[in-house]
Amino acid sequence: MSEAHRREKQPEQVRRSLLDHAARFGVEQGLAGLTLQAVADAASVTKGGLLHHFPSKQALIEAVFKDLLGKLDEEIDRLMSEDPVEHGRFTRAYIDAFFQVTRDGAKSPWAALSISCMTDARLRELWSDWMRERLARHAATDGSPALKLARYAADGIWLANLTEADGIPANELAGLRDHLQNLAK
Amino acid sequence: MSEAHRREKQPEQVRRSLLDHAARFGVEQGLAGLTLQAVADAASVTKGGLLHHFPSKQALIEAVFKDLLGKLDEEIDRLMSEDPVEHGRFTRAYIDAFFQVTRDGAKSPWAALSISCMTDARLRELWSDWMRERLARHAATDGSPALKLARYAADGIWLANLTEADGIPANELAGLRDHLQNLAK
DNA sequence: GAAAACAAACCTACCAAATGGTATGTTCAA
DNA sequence: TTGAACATACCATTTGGTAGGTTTGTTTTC
Repeated sequence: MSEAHRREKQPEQVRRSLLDHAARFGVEQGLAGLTLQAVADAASVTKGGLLHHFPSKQALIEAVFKDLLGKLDEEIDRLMSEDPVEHGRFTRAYIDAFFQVTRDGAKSPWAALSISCMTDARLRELWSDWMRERLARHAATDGSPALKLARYAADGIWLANLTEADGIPANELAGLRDHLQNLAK
Repeated sequence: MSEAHRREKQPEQVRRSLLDHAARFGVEQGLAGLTLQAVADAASVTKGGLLHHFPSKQALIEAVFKDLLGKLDEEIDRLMSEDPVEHGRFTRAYIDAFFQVTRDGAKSPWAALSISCMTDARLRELWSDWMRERLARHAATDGSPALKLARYAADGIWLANLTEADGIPANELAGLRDHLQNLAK
């Protein structure tokens, strides 16, 4: 461990850097506008190096997506574990996770998620599966129409924050959040 | 008019066809993935012909976007004129317009709208302006937080319908719509 | 325990295809 | 005959991907 800095090749760190930068470019220029060269440059690797970690552009994109989905999963699980009330627990965590992301606006790597979903059929499938699985898992506590609507509203607010040029003002966001969390009780 | 079929060149018809097909490709492959050649082929014109109508790719995309925004405007105005109750009139029309669109799922040209908004800064601005203008116009009747949430929820449902692989089932959509329209009263 | 063998982690050089755009015709309508 | 509505041919550039080499780290063998 103490000699970690001596190692000249740290593939996991490079891989992580590639994922992060790819996510950033995905947000800034869309997925199709994302170029392997740019990502490689940003991560201080050659294109060949990148293609060693991810054998194709599609593979890179899917990896970014899965990585983000994994983080979302973790965050929601964490929020749920802090919530003592069973009914609507998932919905509240879902809303909070999205508002947390919303605060960062278009700069957040999460923005790539949405663009990806609509552009790419394969990613749409991944997202669809993820959502279906979580809904099935929490059907008993979060199945009611009111909670469903609350989640949809959170999605809508998140979307609006992306499309709105400067993002929704912070105080307005806070108000919307409270309103929504009330609905989810 | 009776000689319409004799005319060998019908620029307006060609222009319309180009817009429609461009919208379709925009949905299927994203905006950056949209190619002039593909659009031209689909509209049975050469690339040169397309570039005569729209001098650049960006010009084509903006034209598609403005076209769609115009249609949305018309539809909302039509729905509003049929609604006798003042309070929340715009919100109800907004919701209905989006559900109308939602029925067609990802095949609808409207799906291009969202993708565009997030990918392209210029289009984001156009959308933002449109939304701001309409909200300002109906501030007196549609300014309440509850109505705002209802609109956001409509956005979210529309988004979910796009990302969900096969779209939301029709009967579930109907239920959500009724639920939302109730909120908007 | 060193040397050799091997595999993983890169880099360099290159290419075929696609793409946006230009320049220059040609046909059609007024 | 003039300008709009196309078509043809072409180009410069970009981009994803391949082929093959080189360096670094690990494992095996003697």
